[in-house]
Amino acid sequence: MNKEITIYDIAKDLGVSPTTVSRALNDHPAVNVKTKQKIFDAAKQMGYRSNVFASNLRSKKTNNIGIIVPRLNSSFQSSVLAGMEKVANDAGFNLIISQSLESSEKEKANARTMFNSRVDGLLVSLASNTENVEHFNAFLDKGTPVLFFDRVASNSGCTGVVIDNTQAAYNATKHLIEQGCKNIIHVLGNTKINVYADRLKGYKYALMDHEIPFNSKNVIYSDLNEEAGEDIANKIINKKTLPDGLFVSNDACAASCIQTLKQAGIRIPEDIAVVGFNNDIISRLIEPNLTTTHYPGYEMGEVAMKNLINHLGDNSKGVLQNTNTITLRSELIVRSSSLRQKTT
Amino acid sequence: MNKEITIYDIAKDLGVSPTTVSRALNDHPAVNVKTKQKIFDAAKQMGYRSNVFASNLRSKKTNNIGIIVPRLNSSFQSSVLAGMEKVANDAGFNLIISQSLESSEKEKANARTMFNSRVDGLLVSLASNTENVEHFNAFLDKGTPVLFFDRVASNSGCTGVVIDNTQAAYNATKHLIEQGCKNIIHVLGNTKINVYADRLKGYKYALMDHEIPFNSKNVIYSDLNEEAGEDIANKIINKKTLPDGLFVSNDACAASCIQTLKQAGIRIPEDIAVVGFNNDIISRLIEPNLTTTHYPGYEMGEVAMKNLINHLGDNSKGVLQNTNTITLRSELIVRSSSLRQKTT
DNA sequence: TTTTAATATGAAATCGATTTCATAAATCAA
DNA sequence: TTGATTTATGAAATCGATTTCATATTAAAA
Repeated sequence: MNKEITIYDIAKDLGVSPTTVSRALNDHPAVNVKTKQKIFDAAKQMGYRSNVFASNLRSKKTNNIGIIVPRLNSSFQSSVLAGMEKVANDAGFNLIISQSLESSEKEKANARTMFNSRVDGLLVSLASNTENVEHFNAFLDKGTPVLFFDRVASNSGCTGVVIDNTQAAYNATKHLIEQGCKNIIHVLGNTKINVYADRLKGYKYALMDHEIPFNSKNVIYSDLNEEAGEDIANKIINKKTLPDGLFVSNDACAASCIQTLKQAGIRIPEDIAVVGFNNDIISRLIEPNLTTTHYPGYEMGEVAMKNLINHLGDNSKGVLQNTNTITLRSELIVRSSSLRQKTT
Repeated sequence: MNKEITIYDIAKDLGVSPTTVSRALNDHPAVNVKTKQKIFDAAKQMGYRSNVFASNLRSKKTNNIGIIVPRLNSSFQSSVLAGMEKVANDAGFNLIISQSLESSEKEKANARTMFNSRVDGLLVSLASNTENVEHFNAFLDKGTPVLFFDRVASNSGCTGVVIDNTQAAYNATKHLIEQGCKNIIHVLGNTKINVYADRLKGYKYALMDHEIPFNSKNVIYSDLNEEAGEDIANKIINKKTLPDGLFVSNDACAASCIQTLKQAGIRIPEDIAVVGFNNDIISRLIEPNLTTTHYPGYEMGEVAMKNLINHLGDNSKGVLQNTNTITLRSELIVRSSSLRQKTT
């Protein structure tokens, strides 16, 4: 366990001051190129590595960005993270990642940890039972930017990166209506989350615009996980009148739903046309292939991270700060699970 | 942007020394309980938060654990991460996560960053083209534990957490043979990775034990992603003799393979019995349901992280260090994609 | 040639906690 | 009662980089 090399060691070796070494290593313009080269070479040769803690302590920057997601093991979230990691890594930032497991309490604890770790910025997708976002105020008070993605806080004054969930749900529902559906069930998660609240709105608007009365019994709230799909299918099967359309807010759940419906002898899409959400890999592999909305996870991660990093430099104190919502393009992908008439 | 409270502020306020404050906040036994309480109260009331950088700088501990995975957006990897996060968070560690994107170069760069960030420990699942693990030597030289999981380095002297891939592949192949298959194709990834090398071994052993000659033309190397499934299916369809068994080292790939095979009029399992690997959600949702090996990702994450954290305390310098490989239980899950005779 | 500006370097303070060493006070044993 | 021990506290050094302020040198302008 050989001792760490510090700038003092380099300075002594080369007969210059630690100040100059520090400046050289940070590529400060006021250091002579020849001196700089000499210092770089010595640093490399001596196996120097910067002590981030000393550096952070003095400069009050950490180069760490915190991320809080509801679950790490979600296909969508992991795409987002992949996008974020790419951008952050290229820009020289580290990621500190934690999951709230959909618990507002754990989200608060995670936020506190991030706060104590003094992350330079924070990216959050909210837990499903988070009612308010006061636990992020400490960051804002300190001037640390907080940016929400996917599941955003409507009233926070922070930038949010989202898709237009209302429009996407509108399009999905409209598509079902155009395929002849008149009795469409919508399966969604907790409407405390903007994502589901907005989709419900889109669903309602589409019905309205096509003069189909909204029936609250056609809305099923669910965890949207795999097991839930089976329950939902059973609920549907037990209804007095079978619906002719099904719009599920999640592909995996829709897929498991389809499976159970098929086992009960219901034909997809002839009896029930089904639309999912997310464009997960599974939507392309189940039978029939699932109509869904492409949700650009990787891109969302990239955009959110880029935007946050832009907020960090002190060059940003101006207009950029005013960005409130960044909306990404999403797209309905029509596949056979909902296609009844072959005309478009 | 109000100023940060430090232990000096608390000390001055209470008329004690910073030393005592530091000790109290770290729950040092040599501080009077009453003084301790007084300090705790003041800290809380004044909104004190410890400066981790000052602390790390002096104590040379970071409470950060680095993780390098090949890809963040992989169903298996994200389960592992979820397990790791749970354990680490409960134990008060932060995670710094990065992805190598299957590039040995990027893995090296990530390792260097982790090294400079002075993580207390490192968890790695290797990139597919990583030939040697010398880039982790810097950690070992400094006494920082490095632990591999899933994709491990055979010759590194570091602990690895794995499943018995040879046995799992043996069981899968044996199962196919028992279902009457005599001409079994094995699809796998780069055999530089222990995971695939071991499975190939298991496949061969099973053939050998059942007196089926091994034919290298029956081994297909692939990226194992979704698109690859289609290519593989086409390769199989174009073979002179159609195989009667197919063992794919990844569920998503197997699923997409099955889809293409079915479209070509091949019946599963009657014409070709198929077995996947991982027990991803998709294996339960495609048709026919996919026989697969349950791969305990979440558990692997938990075990790896627990083990690493155990290595960290100085109480561990002893026997624990000698653990070389931790093998988790995996299990063949038989479903209809391979079941020809209904007897077990 | 003098003055001014630009270039290059260094001394010392600083960031905020931890840790070593010393010591005062209280408790115990002889 | 005295010396030994325990308990509780503080002064000051330390971790390793950054940053402020000062200064020496060189180049450019007057």
